[in-house]
Amino acid sequence: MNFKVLYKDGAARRGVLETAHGQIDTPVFMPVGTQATVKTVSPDEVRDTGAQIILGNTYHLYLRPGHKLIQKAGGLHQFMNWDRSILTDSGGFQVFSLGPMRKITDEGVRFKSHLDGSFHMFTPEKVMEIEMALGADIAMCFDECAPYPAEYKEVVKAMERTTAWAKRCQESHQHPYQSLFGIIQGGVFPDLRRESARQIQDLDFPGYGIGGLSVGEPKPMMYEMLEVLEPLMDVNKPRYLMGVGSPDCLFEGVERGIDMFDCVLPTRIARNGTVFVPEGKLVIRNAEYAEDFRPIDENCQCYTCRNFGRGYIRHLLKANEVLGIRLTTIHNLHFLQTLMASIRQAIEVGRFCELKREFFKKYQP
RNA sequence: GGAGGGGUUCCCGAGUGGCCAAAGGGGGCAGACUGUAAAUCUGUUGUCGACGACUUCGAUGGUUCGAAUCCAUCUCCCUCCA
Repeated sequence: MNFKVLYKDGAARRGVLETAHGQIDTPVFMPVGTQATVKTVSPDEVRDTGAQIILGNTYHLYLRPGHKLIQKAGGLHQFMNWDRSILTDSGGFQVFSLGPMRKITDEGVRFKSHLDGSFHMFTPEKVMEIEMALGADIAMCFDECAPYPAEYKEVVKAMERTTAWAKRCQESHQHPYQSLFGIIQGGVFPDLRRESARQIQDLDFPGYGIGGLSVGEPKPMMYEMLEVLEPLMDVNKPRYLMGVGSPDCLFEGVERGIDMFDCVLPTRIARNGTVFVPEGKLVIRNAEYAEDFRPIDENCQCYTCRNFGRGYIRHLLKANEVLGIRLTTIHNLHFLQTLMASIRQAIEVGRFCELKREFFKKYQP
């Protein structure tokens, strides 16, 4: 994997990330395809929204259909017929979000499957075995994501474990083209963030995730953590803010030097009847759009906006027709991809701040 | 023509004397959603000058301190027999 920063505008960076499956222009937004699919849309449709790389998930794919099966299929790319880049998350976040169904020790995490209640053990070594079998272009280290709020001591523990596990991941990771990213933890404590950044970067990964943010803390707190990290991070490596993807947060992240983002937000809220527009979020399932036959966004070039009106989309959603959530999903993904493209373009010409100002003049988070 | 069963708030449906403006589900309306246990979850859903009042359980009349619940008549629907 190769990464190069082409332009800088303040702390904002415009770069190129090369993987075995192509070139990725950064800053980039990565749609989430947890179970080897971006929910409800086909790979062609995902590609047409402008996505250059998507996510898959170790935890889910290990439980079903099983990483060995995917390996037999020729790897995740072939299995799901996605020929651009893929990044797999390690399951660290599931350990966090599945809450009481797991037990964490220094060795790893013993957890109960949410599918059938069976017990499983994830260690850094096991997670590497799974991620290598999946064969994504980028694999994430197995980390421990501390919740918010959390006691200082608890966050220290998670941070130290994350470092120890990162070492073990690194030692057991070996793959012809897959890159392994480290993950920086440290909750909302500046000193722990600094310490984690130091520890993880000492291991020298080809890229770094910033984890444990956007887990319920106020946004300014997240931005503060990014500001703490920005000057400490290797300028030649991609920085990935994990789990962030609301339009306003994308701007704030890029402004603080982030190169990569992923988030379920656009696809999830799409399925729940909300779409992004330049003014903010529009709950298209609401009654006020029943007789509104304009596109979601008149200036949007996505398949949905070129072909359908709000009233029709609302009807599909109310009638529980799958096309409804497919159309809103396509629009939301396209919206974020277009937004990122405009951000990249603005950085190239040194107009990021203006673009951000213009954007927030309209956009109400 | 005879025998039986039934009409409940937008819909389906529980409720057989007070704890019932009436369970539950659907539908409607709204809110939430940030490394996906999510096409999920939460709230709300008679009216009003609303910590109270008023109207509502096919219609009308009655019994009772009190009726969606008991009685009478009417009306409509369903099933079976002729």
